[in-house]
Amino acid sequence: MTSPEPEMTPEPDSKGRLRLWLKLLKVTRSVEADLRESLRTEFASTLPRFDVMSALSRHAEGLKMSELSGLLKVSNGNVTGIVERLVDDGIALREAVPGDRRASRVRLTRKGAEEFARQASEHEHWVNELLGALEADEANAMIEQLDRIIREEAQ
Amino acid sequence: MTSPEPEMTPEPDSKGRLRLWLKLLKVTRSVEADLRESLRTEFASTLPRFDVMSALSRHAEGLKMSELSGLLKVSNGNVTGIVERLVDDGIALREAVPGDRRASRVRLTRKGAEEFARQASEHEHWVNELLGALEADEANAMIEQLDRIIREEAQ
DNA sequence: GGCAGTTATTTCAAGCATAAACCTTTAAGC
DNA sequence: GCTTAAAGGTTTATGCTTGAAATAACTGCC
Repeated sequence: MTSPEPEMTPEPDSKGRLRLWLKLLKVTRSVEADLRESLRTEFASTLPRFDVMSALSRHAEGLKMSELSGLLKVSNGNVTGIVERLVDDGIALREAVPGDRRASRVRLTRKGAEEFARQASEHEHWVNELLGALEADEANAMIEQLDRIIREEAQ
Repeated sequence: MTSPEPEMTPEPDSKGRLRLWLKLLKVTRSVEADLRESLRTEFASTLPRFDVMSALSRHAEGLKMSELSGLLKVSNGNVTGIVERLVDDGIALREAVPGDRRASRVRLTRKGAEEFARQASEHEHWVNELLGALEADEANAMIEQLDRIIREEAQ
């Protein structure tokens, strides 16, 4: 009474994984859109700026441009523009790296650190509400599965 | 011996949900980067183009610009540019909507439909490999949880 | 010391994305 | 008919993003 096995099924779960990917995309974009909107209306800022500030806030000693783009997994030229605007706004500053005149180190100004603290606190609330449908154990389980995807990708 | 309830813990799982969000972002961006790279090298195309073609392929009768931007959840003006380039490349075309001279209907050309079929097939393989760390039941479970997030968001 | 190769970063062109302003057409009241 | 409001789209200004090319500085080798 079991259904007959089809002869040729090279990737049995293919459709399910595709569906998962589309759903992942949908959720991520939706949450991102909400966060962007909140950052815009509450802080007149953007997600890329927040991401850069977040990375800088975890490295008080500063980061080189290439370290920054490596952490955020974005292109090198991309960071140039974002940091430029942050510097113009007094949020970040560039320091010379002694012994290497090519490089510069970027870090948050006092004002930038204070501003980020405010934004990060709100950001955490927003995320907590947006993902409120999941309980702590569900969230942790999902984190583990996502970690497996990341590890596999890195080979 | 039970631990006393803290007076003020408005959002106990806040940190876990924040971690989950950062992980979701990481996975999504990583997969997106791989897919973008593949689309670029194999088909000289981009993700936004693929998304538009995908939507159009599911609506052979064509879509109005506003329907398209609604489906993809992107801004109206955004779609204008992408469709413009697809039309220039002979992938899509615009038709007048009888009885409404404001609107136009976009659909894939024959060439566009064939091209999308090729790309979609490869795309499914890529996704299947990128998410290969998850089994079918895990994928399905995650889809359900993600659906809960989406539903909650819509209120 | 010179110079080949590497590393750090910026610049550039093209495309993507948003929000806001705008234009045209349609629909609704009166 | 005329006015007004809404709907469908495009345009514009600004910013994000990439990949490639350019620039500059450093490193090592002979």
